[in-house]
Amino acid sequence: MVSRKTVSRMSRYRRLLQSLRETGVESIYSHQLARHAVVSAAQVRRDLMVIGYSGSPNKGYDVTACIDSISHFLDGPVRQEVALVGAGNLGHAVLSHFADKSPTVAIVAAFDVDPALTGTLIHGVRCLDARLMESLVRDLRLQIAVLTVPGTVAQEVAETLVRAGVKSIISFAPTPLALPNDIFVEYMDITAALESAAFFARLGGRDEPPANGDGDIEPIVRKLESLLARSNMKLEELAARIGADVVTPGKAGGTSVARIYAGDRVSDLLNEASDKTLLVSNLASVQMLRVAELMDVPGICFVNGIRPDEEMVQLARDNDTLLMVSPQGVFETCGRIYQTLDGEHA
Amino acid sequence: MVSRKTVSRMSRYRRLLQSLRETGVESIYSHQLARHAVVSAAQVRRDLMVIGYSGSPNKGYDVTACIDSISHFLDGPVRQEVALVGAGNLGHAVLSHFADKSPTVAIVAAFDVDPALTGTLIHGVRCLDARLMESLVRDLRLQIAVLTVPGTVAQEVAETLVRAGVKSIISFAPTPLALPNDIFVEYMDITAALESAAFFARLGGRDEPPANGDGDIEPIVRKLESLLARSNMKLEELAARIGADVVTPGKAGGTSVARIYAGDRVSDLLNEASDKTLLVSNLASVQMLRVAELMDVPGICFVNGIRPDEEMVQLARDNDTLLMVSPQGVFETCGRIYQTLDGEHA
DNA sequence: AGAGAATCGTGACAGAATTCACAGCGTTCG
DNA sequence: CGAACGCTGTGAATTCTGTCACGATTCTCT
Repeated sequence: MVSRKTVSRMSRYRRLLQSLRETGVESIYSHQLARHAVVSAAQVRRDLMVIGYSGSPNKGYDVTACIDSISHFLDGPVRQEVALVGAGNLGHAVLSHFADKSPTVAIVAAFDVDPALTGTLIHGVRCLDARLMESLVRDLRLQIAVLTVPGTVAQEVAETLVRAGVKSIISFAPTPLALPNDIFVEYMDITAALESAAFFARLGGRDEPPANGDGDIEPIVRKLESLLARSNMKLEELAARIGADVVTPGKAGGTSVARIYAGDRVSDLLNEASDKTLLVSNLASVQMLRVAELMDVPGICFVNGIRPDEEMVQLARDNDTLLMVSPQGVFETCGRIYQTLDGEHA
Repeated sequence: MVSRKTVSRMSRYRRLLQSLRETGVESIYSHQLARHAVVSAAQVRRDLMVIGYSGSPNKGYDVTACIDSISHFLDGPVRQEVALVGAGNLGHAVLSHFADKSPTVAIVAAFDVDPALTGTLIHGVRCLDARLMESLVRDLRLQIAVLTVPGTVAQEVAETLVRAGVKSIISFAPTPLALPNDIFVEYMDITAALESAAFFARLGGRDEPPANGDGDIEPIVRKLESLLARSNMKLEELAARIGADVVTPGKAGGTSVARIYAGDRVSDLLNEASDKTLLVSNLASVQMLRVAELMDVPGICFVNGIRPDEEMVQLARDNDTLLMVSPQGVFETCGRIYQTLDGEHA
């Protein structure tokens, strides 16, 4: 019996060979194909042995003939048709992934419960009401299904599919499926993949990124949604009111903001900042400034009287970012700004 | 050293345990957890042994304590942040998949070359210009990346990421990545999964779907895009012109169509047919009729003088589908219809 | 023509992953 | 109280997967 992994590698070889053929390669040695596929040469030879394809000792494998052999092995005599269940985000992505590809295996129908989707064409595939699924899958003799439904219904849907004659399921749901043993199930568990990746990222060497940059500080975040910031006060004026020094002037004609964001996590900044946000932060680092610049943040307020160094000042000046330094901490600075705006507003 | 598979199962166990806890389960035996996870009981015990968690022989494993143990093992001391590269269909899907999930590992930035995407928020994650990727990944100390870019650029992007300090990559690209050995790569190869599924579907028992329906015939498709079909001719009149018998009358008041589709593949019908399409087919089967009904096809023309059986006639009548039988084959029938319309139009 | 070089095919092997099987231990019940 | 039961933890056996090494084959070069 040929193993699941072998089959999967076969699919990979074929794709590599096809793309190689397009670049004009006519024959290839096992070690070359191995390098492309990132496996060992012995592995390649053994795999090709399984499907009974033989190369010649001097020319290696004939690319076209080998593709044909793999195809003969992998593909059935007729096109195999696939149902996709769950036309949400993932479903769409999978459909687009297979649009116009592979004539030998094709997704021919999608199913979803959402009435807004049923009847529409998604990347060339008709989306139908999920209630029709069982009878249609049966009628169309579909033996393969892609499951892109929420985990909560995955089991139930899978059972229905099996009842309708499906033999293989590819599940993107995070739930394991309890199904008869003769049903082939391939899990694409994105969550597990990500968590594994996280685990091994941590393991694989504690070393710093290769050069560049200086470190984040502790992840203390104090976010203040300044809902009152409809005031027209200029940052220059605000600085004066809270007793902060303006280090670089920012845009000519004054700078005003609609929100204030206080925090030290560079990554949060990506989500929170905008061109209308004043950033208040403990972290006076170049990276902070770079990200701020990236997000078109018009003004930044450092706290605790920490003066930015020359490099940062230069950077801020170049970008017309207003830079101020408050003598107090984040909390007090925020508090005073809040009060100021509140008074202004009332 | 703990293996990749074990880690991935751990992630699975944790999710199962979490959902079990929500339903009020406080302790669980290895064989129960095994059944949920679709692995063997011994496997569960051995895996839990790896992380050093011990249950009690009579109560089994304490669900909460076990979750904590797994978390202690899997999660790092700080939240791990992830970059996503390629905010196309798949990228969107992955982002939505992880939106608001898992506080211990989070996608904090997305990158794409498309200027229409950069600057936008996608499922709560900021999408940025891919040119900023290297420096931002470096500055943010991201060690994990999800690759949802086309296969053609996957290698290049991966190399850049590694240069920026990334340690783990999850790749959805169909291309194997050649990277240093200490980089963890997890492939989510959808194409390979589908082709494997197709292979094993074919293998797993040649048996028919459990009851119901009768088979498709050979996949001969002749598609005729009747671009001229702007004629107002009613199907009844058309039938008369081409010498076809009308078996069931269809909607009261006559039936007209804008397109003609000829073919025998039920699955193609799903994509091609509409409520303005006349279907011409060799295949006089109940399933054909069912699908036609599903797509609101107003009229069907069988060929070669094959009369539909009583069941089909009844079905067509019930659905107000016009059913006609042409004495000739698909080719001739199509030809004559074409000619008729052409003449009509000229 | 014959030696040499390179590669394929494959039996034998090594290592990983999984399952088996049983000792050890608490619980329950007579 | 003691035997019987059922579960865990783990050494041993088994199965699966991939690698090694070497004979066989074909071409090239002298």
